Amino acid sequence: MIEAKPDASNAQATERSAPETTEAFFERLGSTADQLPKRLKQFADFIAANPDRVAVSTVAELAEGADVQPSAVMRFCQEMGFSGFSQMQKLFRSDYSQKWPDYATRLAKLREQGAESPSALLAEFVEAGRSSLENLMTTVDPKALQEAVDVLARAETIHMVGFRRAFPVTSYLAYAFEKMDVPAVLHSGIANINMEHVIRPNDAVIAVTFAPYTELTLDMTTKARAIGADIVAITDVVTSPLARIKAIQLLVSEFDVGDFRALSASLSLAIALAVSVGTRRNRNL
Amino acid sequence: MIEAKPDASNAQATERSAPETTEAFFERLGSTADQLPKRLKQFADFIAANPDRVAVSTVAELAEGADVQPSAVMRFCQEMGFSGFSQMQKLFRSDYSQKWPDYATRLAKLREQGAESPSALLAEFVEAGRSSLENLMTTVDPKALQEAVDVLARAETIHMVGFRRAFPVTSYLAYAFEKMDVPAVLHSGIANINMEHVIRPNDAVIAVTFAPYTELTLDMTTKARAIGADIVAITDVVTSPLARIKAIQLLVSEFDVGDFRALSASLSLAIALAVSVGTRRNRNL
DNA sequence: GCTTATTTAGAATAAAAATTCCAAAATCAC
DNA sequence: GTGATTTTGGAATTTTTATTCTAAATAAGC
Repeated sequence: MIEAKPDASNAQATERSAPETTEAFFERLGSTADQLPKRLKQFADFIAANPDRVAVSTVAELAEGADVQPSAVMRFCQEMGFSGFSQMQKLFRSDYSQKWPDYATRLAKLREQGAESPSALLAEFVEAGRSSLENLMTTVDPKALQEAVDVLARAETIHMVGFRRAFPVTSYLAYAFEKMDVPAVLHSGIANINMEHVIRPNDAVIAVTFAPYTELTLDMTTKARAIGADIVAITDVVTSPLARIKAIQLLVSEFDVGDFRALSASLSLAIALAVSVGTRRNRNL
Repeated sequence: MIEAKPDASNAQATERSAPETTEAFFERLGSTADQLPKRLKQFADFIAANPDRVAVSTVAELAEGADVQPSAVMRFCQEMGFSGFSQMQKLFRSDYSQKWPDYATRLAKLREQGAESPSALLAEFVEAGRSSLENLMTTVDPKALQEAVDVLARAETIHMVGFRRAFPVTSYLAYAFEKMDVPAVLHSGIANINMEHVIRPNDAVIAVTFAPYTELTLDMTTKARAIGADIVAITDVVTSPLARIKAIQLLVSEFDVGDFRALSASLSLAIALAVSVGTRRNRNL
């Protein structure tokens, strides 16, 4: 029976190829679960109930959780069409982080192909923007966001600091605050006049900066912090220099296309922040 | 050596205990990242940017992703207070299951928690942005986009005009053009100096305006057109006043949340346009 | 109830991964 | 510059983990 595979395989309708997505996997699981042997069914029930564990557990751990032997896990994987547990786990892992690796490689490929038509480039930015937005929901900590709104709602004046690629974000914040009658100052760096001395202890600063960080932004923010102002930072990674000065950090990971990014996620975060602050302040009037 | 731990540990001031949550981990990372050696910092930046990979990757995979040696990864883990990679990964894996629910469910959950909460508002903007981006591919005519790139690539100087809510778009264009050494002027309206006379017949103007249209933008654009300059318009509807003056129109329909919009689509269109023009011009050099 | 086919448990083995170690390179102090 | 110290790369080693194998147990067919 052990050697019967090669010739008998075409007759074996149950020996299918591996599912390519987790949806396909669970679909197959649902349709075949009740014709599985006892222990395999037991394990099937377990991962149906705990799908999130597959990507981050070992065979032994899952086996223990389902109260079966490791070898039963192996048999189950093979029964589902995988070569073994590793292949099945790979599916679950890639499904989780599919946005990251897939997208990164796709962009790398695009870059190699050199110049593209404007529409193709636009499509890339659209894709990058959509992924960034999707990611935004996980990178922004709701508590930090709430805290940022609190701080900004009670500040006397709100100062916006951010230059170069961050400037579109601060200028949009300025527009929004103006429209909602929130006292806010956009530090634009015009005429090289450094307005940092207008920041008062009861004020708050929204600092927007992405790697490589603009020196001026860090400077002004650090000084504002020293005076006693609250800092809300919109930045890209926790290792940002703003982490050191006890800022409330709102993290945005934006996908780049070449040397540029679409800023979609940053702008969305900024406007949500502004509107929240605006409505809160105007309610308190 | 195996038994040497208990007595030697107290002498080691740098040996801190392992973080117990990922928040604590990233907090420590943020405060200590810049005093790490080169390769360790490099790896720190990588996992700050790709935190979701830690739970589902091996040392070798992460090392490759960050372009460091596996041993550097180990040193990093120990530097952060863990006994090794496995312990660190265990922390990330325990956090993992909370993130499992997919984008759609997360979004729904965020929306539920009170229409007034900042997170719920952010969710609205994210959704609006994603829809706008999706729409963008259909509203922008590839031919018009190609034509716009052609016109801008052969212009002597590119002028950007757009105020108020359109200003983030023009300022980002200005940043992009500057970075690619494309001669471009941002008409910011500063000091109420109207710079429209600097526009020459061989120049081109990118006018960005959304309903209700800013008078100044229409004014300047109309005059530039009269001089003989080419006009590229980024606007929201075909009935825009810019249609009358034979501008190349790039249409963006942006979804609003209340009185505001996330500008995702407009920014994406702008940056794609800028990069296309930039690469074209620099190739022709 | 006996024979045959499946299924199971657990040990044995193979593969892969984490971790340590050390010489070479780089950096720092003087 | 010279010597001491830190950092790095890469191979060697150890540990963990996946996978296979086999004998025992269970179930199915007659």
